[in-house]
Amino acid sequence: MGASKSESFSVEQNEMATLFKALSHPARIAIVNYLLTVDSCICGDIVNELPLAQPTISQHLKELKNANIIKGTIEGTAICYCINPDTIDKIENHFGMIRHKLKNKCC
Amino acid sequence: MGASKSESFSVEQNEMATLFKALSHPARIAIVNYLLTVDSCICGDIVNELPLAQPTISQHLKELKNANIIKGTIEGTAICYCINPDTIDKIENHFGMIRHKLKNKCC
DNA sequence: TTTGTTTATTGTAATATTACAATATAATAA
DNA sequence: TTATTATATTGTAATATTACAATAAACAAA
Repeated sequence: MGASKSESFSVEQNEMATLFKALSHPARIAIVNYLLTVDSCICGDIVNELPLAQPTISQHLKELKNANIIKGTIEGTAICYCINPDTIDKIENHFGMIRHKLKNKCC
Repeated sequence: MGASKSESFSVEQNEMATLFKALSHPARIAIVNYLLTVDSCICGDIVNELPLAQPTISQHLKELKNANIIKGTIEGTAICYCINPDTIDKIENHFGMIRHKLKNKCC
């Protein structure tokens, strides 16, 4: 096989897995970090910041966009990327749930 | 290619990516959910809970163990799995950092 | 001992991901 | 118009992931 049996799991389980998959590569972690470091959202120099070729970065940005972790708006010739706080909320809530359930447990 | 250039990124970036990769499959999300639902840590019936074959689940458990998201201790014939709260803390701290940095930004 | 129960390992086919060269697209500048 | 600049897309090779049948290993019970 190779394809995961996503139809066997709930929508929410698949949703969370998709979010985590988008964050499951060091380059994408680095991109998120960089977007947080830059003072404003007017970006456009991500390619110079990372040790990867431009098409590779474009591909990683696409995955982050598809997962709604970042959003990009056209700003003249460049594209301005920034973090989508709503998605960060979603992930934080997930761990809030985990934390809450862990409180009532033995470990 | 196919191999990610992990040597080009920081230890911390790789560490976080590894944690997220462990959570990037709906079956592994389901396993974590199930471990949180069960009252005690004495498990052993994960195979009956999920629509996957036993070797597949064993493989997923191994990945969660390798990432330190769960820990398993031998309990007679069965193995008792439970969530590792330290790793949950680590991930929560990561998002705490993101949240903190987002506060000073335009989006 | 043999039998049953639970989990792990091995091998392998199907599919997905990663990286990048080459090329395309889109907008601005000269 | 013709550059120039920034980003996206396409194609493809190398590698990783997913799933499971078959089998092994480890232990308890009969």
